Amino acid sequence: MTPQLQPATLKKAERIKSLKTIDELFKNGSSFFLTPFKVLYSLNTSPVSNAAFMVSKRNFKNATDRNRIKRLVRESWRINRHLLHTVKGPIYVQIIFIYTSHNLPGQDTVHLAMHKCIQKICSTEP
RNA sequence: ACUGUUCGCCGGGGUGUCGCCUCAGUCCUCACGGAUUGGGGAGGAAAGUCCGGACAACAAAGAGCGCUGCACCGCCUAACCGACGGGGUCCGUGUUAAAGCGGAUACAGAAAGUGCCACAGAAAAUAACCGCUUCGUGUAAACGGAGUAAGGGUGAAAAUGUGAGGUAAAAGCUCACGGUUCGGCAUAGUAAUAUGUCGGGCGGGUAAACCUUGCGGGUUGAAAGGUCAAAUAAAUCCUGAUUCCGGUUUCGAUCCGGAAGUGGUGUUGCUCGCAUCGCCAUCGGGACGGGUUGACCGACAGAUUCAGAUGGCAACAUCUGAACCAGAUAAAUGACGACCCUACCGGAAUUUAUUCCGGGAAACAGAAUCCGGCUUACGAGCGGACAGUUCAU
RNA sequence: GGCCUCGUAGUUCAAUGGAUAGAACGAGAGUUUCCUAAACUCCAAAUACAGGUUCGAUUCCUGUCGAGGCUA
Repeated sequence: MTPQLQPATLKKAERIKSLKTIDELFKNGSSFFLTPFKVLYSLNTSPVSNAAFMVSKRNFKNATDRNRIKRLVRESWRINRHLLHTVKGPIYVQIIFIYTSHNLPGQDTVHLAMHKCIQKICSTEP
């Protein structure tokens, strides 16, 4: 299966749900900070990428705003996920995005930040 | 006409590409699952969690005390601290005065008892400082006794108001007209209550101070509760724990039945009561610990929604017909279109409710078991009421 | 999801329904000193918000807003 033909979907099974794996990522995962995001990730052995998206209740009091940001970030991940499949081959990760800024973003700024994040992961991991 | 306050209505619709959740059908797969077609996919407040229910668990749901809620009347409802209708009181407007109109209202009891009422004032509740009257002493000034609550000043509040009689001076001490409150009777009303009349009382306020009266509330909440799967953990420490009677039997042990006692645990804060386990080598309870953090049910067809008819002033009820309308769980309902239409706004025209041109959806905000309310947040507008300003008649 | 507690100066705490809402630390100004520190003096600063009960609310009641905690 070539990366280009993989549909840009994001099913239930491609999200992190278990408290255990989240704890594991916070403990042992690699992490970096890129302007609006804090990213925690680790390489996955099985050929599936899992993702989770977090927004702090302290920064955004209203549930509407938190929902909107999570949707924007999830949309961006869904569209730009295929960039992880480099020339060397596909990379599969377990990843958490934490939105740390205090103001509401637009879709374009989220896309830009997502591009940078993915490039960073590609450059650091072999 | 504009501005403000308040109440009610409304809180957009379709389409393209990519994507998410769910239900049903078909196909593939041993199965998990996948593919495809079709249906559905946030709100008036989903919010706050302030009331009331449904539902569930607690062998107990039983009683008493405690705690706590409500408080004019009727009615609606599954129920309510809710809604509807009515009454009283207060405020505004209005008026000679009313009526009317609008708004507010935790609106039982202060004559059951207790407490509190700062400062000021004589006194804040068995009133007496100045004053008034009178008697005694005294030349007089004044002092002392008795009576009184008219007047004065203080204060948020000072003992029912006005007038007359009465008296040494006075006082509901007496009388008339009022005010207020309790009771009886009559009339109107289902009732609260209103009007009239008769009789009694009137020495304050505060019950969102304790309290009294009446009517309620068993406790805990879906992390309730149930099923399945997976996983495991024993040990240690602390603590508690019996007697009798009858039957069986030759007697004892054992066993069966009963009674009382005692201890642990549970049952709402306490007591009683109740339930359950034990009373001799094993159990009960606790402490310290260990494992799991999955799936399904609960959980979405209901006090449901829409339309019509009938009854009722209304809230609402009954009947008939039609519809199926979110079900997520680190939590779906999204992203991108200079798109289209509409509510509506601005301008122009005339046929005065239509046409043409331009603009064209804003805010508060995201279901978490489900309903009925309440409260709070909010806007492009529309309609009603009230207040203010200006213009015209 | 459910339950509970608390909001007082810049900070940490007091205050029986009745004083000009008090204390400590801190901030500011001054005295002292050649300058600073220390010390002393002075001064400003608050009841979360909105209603109600009361003659009078930090206190009592109701509703909002905010903060913290507990619960599988």
